[in-house]
Amino acid sequence: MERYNFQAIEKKWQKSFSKKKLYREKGKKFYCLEMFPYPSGKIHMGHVRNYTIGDVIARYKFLNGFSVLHPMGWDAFGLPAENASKQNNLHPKEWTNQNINNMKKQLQLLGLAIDWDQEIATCDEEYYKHQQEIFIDFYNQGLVSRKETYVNWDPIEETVLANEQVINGRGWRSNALVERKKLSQWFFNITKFSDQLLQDLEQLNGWPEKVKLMQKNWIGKSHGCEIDFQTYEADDTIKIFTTRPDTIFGASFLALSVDHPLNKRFLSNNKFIDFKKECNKTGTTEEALANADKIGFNTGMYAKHPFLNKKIPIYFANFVLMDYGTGAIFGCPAHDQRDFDFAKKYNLEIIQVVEDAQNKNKKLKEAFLGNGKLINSEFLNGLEVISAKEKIINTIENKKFGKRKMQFRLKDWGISRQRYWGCPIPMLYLEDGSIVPVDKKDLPVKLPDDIDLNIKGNPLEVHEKWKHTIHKSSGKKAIRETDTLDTFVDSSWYFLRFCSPKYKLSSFDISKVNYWMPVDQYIGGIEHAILHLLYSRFFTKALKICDEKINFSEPFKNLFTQGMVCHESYQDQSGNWLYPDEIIKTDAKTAIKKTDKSIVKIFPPESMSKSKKNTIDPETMINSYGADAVRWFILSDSPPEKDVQWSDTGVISANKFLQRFWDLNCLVKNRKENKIKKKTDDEFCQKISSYIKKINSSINEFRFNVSIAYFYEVYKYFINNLANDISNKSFTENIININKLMMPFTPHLSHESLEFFGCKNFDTWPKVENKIIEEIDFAVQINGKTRDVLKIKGEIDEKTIHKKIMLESKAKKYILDKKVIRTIFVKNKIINYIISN
RNA sequence: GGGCAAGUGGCGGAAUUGGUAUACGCGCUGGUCUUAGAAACCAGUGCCGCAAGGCUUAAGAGUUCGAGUCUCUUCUUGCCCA
Repeated sequence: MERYNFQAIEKKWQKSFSKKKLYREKGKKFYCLEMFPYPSGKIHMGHVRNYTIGDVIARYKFLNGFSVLHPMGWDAFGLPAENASKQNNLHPKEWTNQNINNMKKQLQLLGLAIDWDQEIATCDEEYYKHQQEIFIDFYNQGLVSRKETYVNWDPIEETVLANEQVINGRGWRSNALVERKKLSQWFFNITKFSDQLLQDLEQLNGWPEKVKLMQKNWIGKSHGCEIDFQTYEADDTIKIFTTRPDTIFGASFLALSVDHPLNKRFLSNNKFIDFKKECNKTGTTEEALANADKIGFNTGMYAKHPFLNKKIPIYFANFVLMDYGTGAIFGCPAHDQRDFDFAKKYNLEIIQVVEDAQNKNKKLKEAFLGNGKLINSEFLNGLEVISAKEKIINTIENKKFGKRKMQFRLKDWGISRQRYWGCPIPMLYLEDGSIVPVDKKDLPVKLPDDIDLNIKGNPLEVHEKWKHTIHKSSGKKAIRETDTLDTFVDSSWYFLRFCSPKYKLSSFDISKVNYWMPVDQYIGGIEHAILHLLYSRFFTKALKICDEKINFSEPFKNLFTQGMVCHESYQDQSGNWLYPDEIIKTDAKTAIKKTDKSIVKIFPPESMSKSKKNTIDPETMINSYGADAVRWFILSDSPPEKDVQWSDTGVISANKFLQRFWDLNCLVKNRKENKIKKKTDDEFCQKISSYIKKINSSINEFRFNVSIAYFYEVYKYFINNLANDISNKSFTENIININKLMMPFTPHLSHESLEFFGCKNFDTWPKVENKIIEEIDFAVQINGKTRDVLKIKGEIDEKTIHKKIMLESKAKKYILDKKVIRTIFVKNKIINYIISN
């Protein structure tokens, strides 16, 4: 028997895989898409898992007759290219292209069924040209605006971050403490779609509930009310927004953003100017606002309470922002923690208006946010919070000093980045002060190659030659927008480009897009649950406004979020992280350093990351054990939606199993046929059929770890029956079928095996027999306890089963000379005798 | 603080609609082969017990002929939001 030479065999089949087209003339369409990678240089195990899952699905659907689109591309713009350039003195374009070439080679080593003729990269002029067109289309539809706002400023990356990119008050990439900075920025008006983005979540039945909930919370629809407060000193009206109008009788101050128009009275006041500066040290996220020290600036002015004859002091405060609501709130310290903190600090009144049933008449130690009956609130007294809200809003509307309003947490998407390596924003600042889009026929606005990345800030801003241009249709001198687009824009429509990746006339061929979209199965990490998926949904809806012919309004019909690949991490005595191949494990809980045999500290498995050096290089693994074994292992050890722990022994055993499976192929081919018993032969075929059925349904349900468990079982079953009275014909047919079932998991081995057996057509799937008569294990219970298991065949009624039990079962001793009160019989499953003692 | 998941051997995990708990893999133990090791193969492996048997799905209660699965309480862990 020849050893299975995976190196040679995998290489042999990969040539055809990299040209494999899974789409065909006939058959229902299936668009299978995995989130495209950032070309960082090398693939990591997370990619291996993501693309293996996608490949299993794509191949499975193809083999079942679907016409499958399974493309791959590169999310190629972004900051790391600029940083790498500074370090290696290599142009971002070259760095990116090198990385793409290397990673493409690595992905091909995995044996993915990807048609590389359809490859795209977002940094290609052909791609971003169309993106600039889309930008201009959005602009013409009023979906783009320019606003001067406070932004989250990352002082390390020297760029603006979207709210979503600020995590715990820090930049998502740089981890720098984010500052508040005022800048003129381009925005996509995603808030125009707030309601639609929220409502359409309901049609996404193929999405995990968890992701939908996260999006729902992110959009954050809240019901509230605007209320006008009159000031005493002047005729000013201050419009406030609140989601708790029911607490109006507990109002003890007004708090305004430092950018509220009322600030014009204080702009020459030095104390106010200092205060305003101080406020800018706080970030703009809700969390930053909640955690910041509450500070205020007393204006000395007062407002009239709309229902009471009461003067309410007016403050500027750091926890109120101009771009949320109206930039002004009324403070009700008893029922809002921020207001409570503020009132404590400035010694303001705390009036409880909602009763805390559990702590009646006790002094509040913190704001009470719960439900309860209204108190101290005149005509609202005695009402529950919800009905009090309704009543007060109606009253306010009747008296015409305010109105009901919906408020969304979602804000417009700031897309300007002060960066070189991104898609240029195609806008011009003309000499007469107007701002216009670049003429479409002048697209793309190409990135200049000759730039100096070693300066601080954005190199485009100091590139005089590139910056200065002429607006062709007016003939006027113009300065280009030097900001580039957030890279999340690039990934918000790539799935559309994949439908017609070479189309020149516009961003996509509408007939192709309408045929392939929506994506039937999208696969990626949970970390994109909000940002990327929300932006892509917005793009789809916005594009539909630009082009009515688009016949879908959601991009991703089914979404699957796979878990991460984890590994232990190791640290030496001086606290340095060590790569797994720098240590030797002495047993499960101890390890020593290879170089000096010193003891190594082991940390529990967590997501692989370069910083902790707990990474395993996929290419090394593929070279040592084969792509099929790596694919097999990464699918076998955990359900795909859960984290999987990388294990070297796991991949080794995968490799061994695949070797044994090849050996089985050889054993079957060289098997000597003895006598044949029809009964044995039939039983054998039926058993295999039942496995085929089980494997089929587990693949359908994305339970690939279970599929693999069945492959191990069916292997054992073949081995144990080699010497039995079964025909070679049955053996060969069945082993071919199992090889076909393995094709999505181990494409190289399966192709080689099918060729070995002289199969003509590789692209078919074994038929699943509906009626399988199999031996069933039938449980015999006494008082709910299983006392015996009988082998039965076909449907047997209660009487027959009972006879059988009394005849041959060891359970009969529990029934004899006992009174059976009741029996419960479930056909093909159990019989339960209830006996009295 | 709020919301959502989840908790099964030494480990990763199976268990259809409420119907044999611990499939399959790793690890471990013993054996065959070998000078030895590695590899390969065979056998065993939830816990207690010589055995018969009893116990066991985070803990406790409930519904049921029957609960890992359904309900309630508690604990723990993870994730998201604050």
